[in-house]
Amino acid sequence: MSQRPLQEPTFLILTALAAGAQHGYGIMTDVTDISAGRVKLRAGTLYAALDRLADEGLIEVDREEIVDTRLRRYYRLTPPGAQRLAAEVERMRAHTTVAARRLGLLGGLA
Amino acid sequence: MSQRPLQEPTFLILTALAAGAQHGYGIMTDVTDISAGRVKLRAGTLYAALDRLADEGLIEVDREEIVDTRLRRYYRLTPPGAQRLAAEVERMRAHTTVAARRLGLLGGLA
DNA sequence: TGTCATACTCCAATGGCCGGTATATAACGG
DNA sequence: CCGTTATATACCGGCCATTGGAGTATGACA
Repeated sequence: MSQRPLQEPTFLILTALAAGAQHGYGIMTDVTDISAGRVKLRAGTLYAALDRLADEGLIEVDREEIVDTRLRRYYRLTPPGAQRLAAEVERMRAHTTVAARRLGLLGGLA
Repeated sequence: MSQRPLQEPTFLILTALAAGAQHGYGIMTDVTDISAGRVKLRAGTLYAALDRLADEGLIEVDREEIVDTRLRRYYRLTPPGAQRLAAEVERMRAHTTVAARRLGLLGGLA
């Protein structure tokens, strides 16, 4: 039970999959959207993370398709993966709440 | 302007200093509190991060005291450090909002 | 014809964090 | 009286996720 914090790219990959099964390249573009263009995943980061997350059982292969001779491997979030992401959201909410309060930022509700 | 995401220990160190100047060991215990015991900073992580953050200009030495022959070096957040932390809070809020929505967690307001 | 979009693979280098050791004093418990 | 915990900082090897590329391949667009 590592339970060490997820880094941003990993967090966003899980978030992308929380909307339903997607293939690698789709995740890449979705992450760009989610983060309003702030985060652009490198191919190396993405596919390495996908392998790692699958090894950890947080995601799994949903299906594979061949489109124009090009492989599309779809991944989906597993129940443990969804739990892990939810736990991470909680952790981040707690931390941002403290930080915002200390910085005098009171725009927390809305 | 690197502007790559802060990792959790770094984020919490800045958050600790957002409450006012503190010395290394104080930050360590404060971080344990902030995170409700979930995160315990290693000495290696803490002091290395302090040096790094000072190099980046996000924090600076506030003052030094000698208490019982023991050195206490107090650090404080610089204006750029506060801005950086605020930006990080914004980024995390945006990400957690999307993730929570996709997970069907609606406990965002309160 | 060239470049962008699609789609996955692999690799060297970077750098923050982990885990531990070292140093030193004071206080508390058994 | 001795061991452990608390206070307080410094240093270091190693790990591993991310970075930042290059490589392979096809179709579309200008």
